[in-house]
Order: sequence, then structure tokens, then C-alpha cells
Amino acid sequence: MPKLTKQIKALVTENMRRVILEKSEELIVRDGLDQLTMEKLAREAEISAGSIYNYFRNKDEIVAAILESAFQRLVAEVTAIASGSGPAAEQLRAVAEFMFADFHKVHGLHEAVRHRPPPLPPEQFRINHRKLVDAVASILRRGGEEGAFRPHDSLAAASAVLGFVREMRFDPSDLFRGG
Amino acid sequence: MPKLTKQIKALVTENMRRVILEKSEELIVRDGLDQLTMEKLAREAEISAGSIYNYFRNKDEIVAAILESAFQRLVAEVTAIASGSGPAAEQLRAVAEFMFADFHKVHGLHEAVRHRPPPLPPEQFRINHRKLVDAVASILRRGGEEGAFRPHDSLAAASAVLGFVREMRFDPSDLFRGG
Amino acid sequence: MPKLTKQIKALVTENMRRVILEKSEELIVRDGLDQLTMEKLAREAEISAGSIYNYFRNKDEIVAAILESAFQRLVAEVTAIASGSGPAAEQLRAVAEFMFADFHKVHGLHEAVRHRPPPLPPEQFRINHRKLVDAVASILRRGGEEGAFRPHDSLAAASAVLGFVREMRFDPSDLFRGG
Amino acid sequence: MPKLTKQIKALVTENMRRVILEKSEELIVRDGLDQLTMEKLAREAEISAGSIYNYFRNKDEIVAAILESAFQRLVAEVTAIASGSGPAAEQLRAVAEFMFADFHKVHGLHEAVRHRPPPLPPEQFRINHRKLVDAVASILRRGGEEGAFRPHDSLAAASAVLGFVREMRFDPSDLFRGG
DNA sequence: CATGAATGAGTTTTCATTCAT
DNA sequence: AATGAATGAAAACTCATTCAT
Repeated sequence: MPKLTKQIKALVTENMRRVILEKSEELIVRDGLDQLTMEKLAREAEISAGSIYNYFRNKDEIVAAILESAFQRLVAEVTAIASGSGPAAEQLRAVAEFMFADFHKVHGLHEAVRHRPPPLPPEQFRINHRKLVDAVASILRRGGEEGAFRPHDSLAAASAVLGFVREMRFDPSDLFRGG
Repeated sequence: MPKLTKQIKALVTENMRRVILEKSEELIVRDGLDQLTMEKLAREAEISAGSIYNYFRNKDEIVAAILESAFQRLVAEVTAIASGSGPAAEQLRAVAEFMFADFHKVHGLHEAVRHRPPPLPPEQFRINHRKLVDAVASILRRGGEEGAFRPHDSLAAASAVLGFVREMRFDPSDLFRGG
Repeated sequence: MPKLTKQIKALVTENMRRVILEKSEELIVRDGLDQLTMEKLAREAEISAGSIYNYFRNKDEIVAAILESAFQRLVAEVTAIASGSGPAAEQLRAVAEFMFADFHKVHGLHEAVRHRPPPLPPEQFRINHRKLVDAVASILRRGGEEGAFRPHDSLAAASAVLGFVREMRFDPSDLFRGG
Repeated sequence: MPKLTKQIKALVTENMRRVILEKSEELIVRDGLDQLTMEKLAREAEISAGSIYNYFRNKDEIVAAILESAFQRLVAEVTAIASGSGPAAEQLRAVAEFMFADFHKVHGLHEAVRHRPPPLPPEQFRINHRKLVDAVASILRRGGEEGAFRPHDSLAAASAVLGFVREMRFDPSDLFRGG
């Protein structure tokens, strides 16, 4: 029993953490980081403000966890696409489509958080970002070999692709109108 | 005398505004918008916190002024490059180089401010951003005519270029290493 | 338990609100509204300044609550006297006595607050004030019927009575010395 | 010349003081005491904020001077009426009419100022107020002798009269409608 | 004397975090 | 663990008063 109880407790705890993170992310994406108060988060997660501190040491830890998880989600998805089969051009389109929906959020989160003392561990960010670039680069490289893309520096091109997608969110409606 | 005095005062005032804006920008770029306190700004500008209010109605007005001025600086420079003579490819490189140094700051400012209530007038931002895209697009278009660039949708391509430059700042050191 | 706990909490909360209001009123009456700071009030109520905001949204809400409650107290008492039995002359004396002690405070509060933006809802004030005038007028009317008072316009006379009492506080010691 | 110059200067100074007082009074009556800032007053009096301090030691001194002067105006007028000829009943009506217009202002000022540290010299206020009561009382007394008024305690009655007039301003429109 | 920018103390309000229950 | 009131450290902004020019 004690063992089982412990496991259950761990599950409940993990679930609680997840709920808190999800609500936080939702609120940050919707209203911005500086509009996120512990009270608001507590209300949204349907617990008390004090209880949050049973699951996270402080607010910064929550934000860090969100960033990490959101970025990992993105990296995982893009990596999965890249390691699938099919023509590189198709994969690139798939990546763009997914990122267009999700990258926005992830990078919005990161921007929101870039300048906080202490700056959230940039190392982790670097690693994740590099994985992302690498995944896209691998698609581009393969596309080059397939003859689908012109010769290029695939890392630089990957950055261009990522940057392009990010740029879209500023005003997608204005673009693609010919010119 | 009164006339002269008035002119001098106006100069001093204008200078004070400039100093405050410069210091604010510096601090925001360095530490982020939510780390900018009036006290800190006052210390940096070597005046008292209360004095700032002789030059700006409130904090938001300062931020708005910074954004506007920084963006205008960027737009002005890029537009100047675009309207110069010389091969499009050269101009594009010049734009990229300038933006690589400056865009970072400008867009960092904007990101820092994007989620704040009340959001700085987005209309003005749209207008400036559009000017930027247009300037780059005009270079690309001319480059197309010159045969330097492949056929493309120049507005979309301009976005890609801008996005590319923006992306660089995440980790420029990692890129351009071949691939 | 939760139910009981909730009830107790509600009681404690209500008590806290009452304490805050009482102290505020005391301070306003003693030192005037513009001498009432949240810090001073907190000290007096033996809590922290921040805690007050658990019970009232802001300072204005406190002032409004005080005014409303103080005026209602007065109106209730005077109405009670007026609706009792006994000769009108006696009632009038009772009203005057009570008001002499209390009206001072109530109107002091109102005076203190009359010129503040935003002015507390004047409609509520009008309603309360009218109830007061009506209560006194009813006494006077009955006194007229009883032959205790000369014929008069009872609303106007009620105003005179109220005004008389109010005037007293300026210098009660000087009056009633014959003349 | 020095003598003449000195006189002229004195006149100018006196005029300046008058202007400042008039504007202050105007602003206090219109917006309330706590809305009166030195900057606002300076703007209204068409001088600079700093200059005011050449004519008054500080803000409190201005307020005190206003009160004194306003009250004296009232006392002077009422005393003049009381010492005139004509039936007491007429005089009483004249007093009421004048006060209805002016008392409001004067007492509004006093209320606005009653609770300030240091409390403006209450002694002066007492003296003025007593003069006012006396003037009205003298009318009432003479009216008694003339047989126009019933026998009464004239000091107390004077207070009633003054209070009645003061009361009017709360809601004159509602009164005198019969009852 | 006039000016008006500079000051700095003071005020309201917010919010992450703690802790008694 | 859960709760939610208490705290206290900011933060933005105001304003009477001073003082160099």
C-alpha cells in the first residue's frame, strides 16, 4: 500500500504540475507574461495561490518549465517530420505549416522571457534551437541531393526558413499578394 | 534676451528628452522592458525620477517614443539604401548588414512591448513595417529585372529576407559554417 | 468542517471590514479626508497597508462605504424616533439631541468628501437626505396637528431644524445664553 | 523717487496678492481644495509657480488668507445690512438673500479647510463667526421689539437662521413645496 | 523679482511569496 | 497538501517647495 500510495501521489502531483503549466502557457500566450499573476493563474487552474508553491518553487520556475516544454514540443514535431519519409519539398511544407501555427507561440514565449533576471538558462535554449535548425537543415540537404532545391548552405538556409515563418506572423495578410 | 533664452531652453529641453530616450532604449535593450523602472532610468539619466515627468507624461509615452524613433531610424536607413544606385545584390547585402546590427534592437524593443496593455498603436507599427518590406521588395524586384535573382514574389521574398536577418540574432555564431 | 470554516471566515472578513471602516471614519472625522493615508489607516487597524486591499478595492470604496453607512445610521435613528409614539415636541428634542451628537460626524464626512472626483454617487446622498428631511417634517406636521407648533410649511421647517442643528457645531458653547 | 518707487512697488505687490487670492478662491470653490495645485494656480494667475512664493510663504498661507478675506466680506455685508434702517423683517430677508449666494461659498471654503494641519487659526474664525451671529441676532432682537417676531432667544434664533440658509444649498429645489 | 526645471518625500496600488490553520 | 489572508517590497506618479539663472 505505501508503495502504491506513493505512486498515486506522484501521479497526482505530476498531473497538477501539468495543469498549472498548461494554464500558465494559455494565459501568457493570451495576455502576455507581465499580465500573468499567481492569483490569476490559481483561479484559472482552480486551486489556491498558495498551493501552486507546492508544485513549483516560484514563478520563474513555472515560466522556465513552460518554455522548455513548448520548445521541446516544437523540436519533437519538426524532428519527426524530418525523419519521416517522402520528398523533402513536402516535408518542408509540413514543417512550415506546423510552425506557422506553433512557432508563433513558442517564440512569443521566448521573447516574453528573454530579458528576465536571472535570464532563463540560455544554454538549454541554444540546444533546442540548434536541434530545430538541424532538423530543417537535414530536410534542405536531402532536398538538395534530390535535386529539389538549388545548391545552398543548408544551415544558413534553415535559418532563413525559420526566420521566414516567424516573420509571417507580423502581418501574414499583407503578404503573398504578388509583386 | 527673452527670445534667446527661450531658444536655449528649448534646446536644453530637447536634449533632455533625447538623453532620457537614449538611456531608456539602452536599458530596455539590455534588461528588458519590465526591468525598466523610473528610478533606474532616472539614475542612469542622472536626474531625479520626478524630473522625468517634466519631459514625458508617463512611462508609456517614453516607450512609444523609443519604438517610433528606433523603427523610423531603421526604415529611413533601409529606404535610403534601396533608393541608391548600384546593383540590387549589393544593396541587399548592405540592408542585411545594417539590419543585422540594428534590426535586432528595434525588433527586440517591439517584442518587449508587444504584449503590453495598452499595446502601442499597432497602426503605426504596421505602417513602418510595411515601409520596410516595401523597400526590400523594391530591391528584390529590381534584382529580378537585372537577372540577379530568380523570379519570385517580391513581397513574400522580402519577408523571408527580413525574417532571415531577424533569425540570425538567435545564434549567429552557429550559422554559416557550411552544411 | 468546510462549511463551518467558511462561515467563520465570512465572520472574520466581515469583522475586518467593520474595523477598517470604523478606523477610517475615526481618522477622517479627526483629521480630515485628505489626511487619511492607507498607511495611517493600516497602522490604526493594526494590519499592513497591502492587507486593506483584501477587503476593499481601493480608497474610494472605503470612503463611499463610510458615508453610506454613517448616513444610514443617522436616517435610521431619526426615522425610528419619528415613528415612535409620544408628543411631537419631545420627539423633536430627541432628534435634535441625537443629531447634535451624530449629525456633526455625518455631515463632516460629507463636507470632507463633497469636492472629490469622482464625487460619491450624489443620488444616494439625495435619497438619504430626503428621508431625513421627511422624517423631521412628519414630526413637525404632527406637532402642528397637536397644536404644539404654529402653522408652518413642514418641509421648509424641517430644513430649518436640520440646519439649526448643523449650525450648532460651529460654536455650541456660545449659544443658549439668552439674548 | 525711492519713496515713490517704494509705494508703487507696494501697490504692485498688493495687487499681485489680490490676483492670486482671487484665482485661488475661484479654483477652490470650483474644484475643491485638494484639486488646487500651485501649478494650476500659477497658470490661472498667469505667473510662474515659483513667483507665488514671493507673495505668500506657502500654500497654507494662501488658503488662510482666502478664508479670512471671504469671511470678512460676508461679515461686513451682513453687518452693514443689520446696521441699516428699515424694518427688521426686511433686513432679515436681505441677509438671507445675500447669504444664500455667498454663505455657500464661504462655508464651503471653511469646510474644505477645517481639518488641515495646522488647523488654520480657529480663533479668527470664531471671532468672525460670532460677529455674524451677533449681526443677525441684532436684527432679530430689533424685530422682537418691533413686534415683528415672537419672543425668542435671539442668539439661538440667529444660529437657526444661519443654519437654515446653509441647509438650503443641499437641495433647495426640493424644499418649499408645501407640506 | 520672474522663471520653471529639479527635487524628494509621500501616496496609492500591485503582487510574489509565506505561513497559520 | 490546501487554503487564502498577511505581508512588504516595489512601482508609477504627484506636488509643494527651492534655487540657479
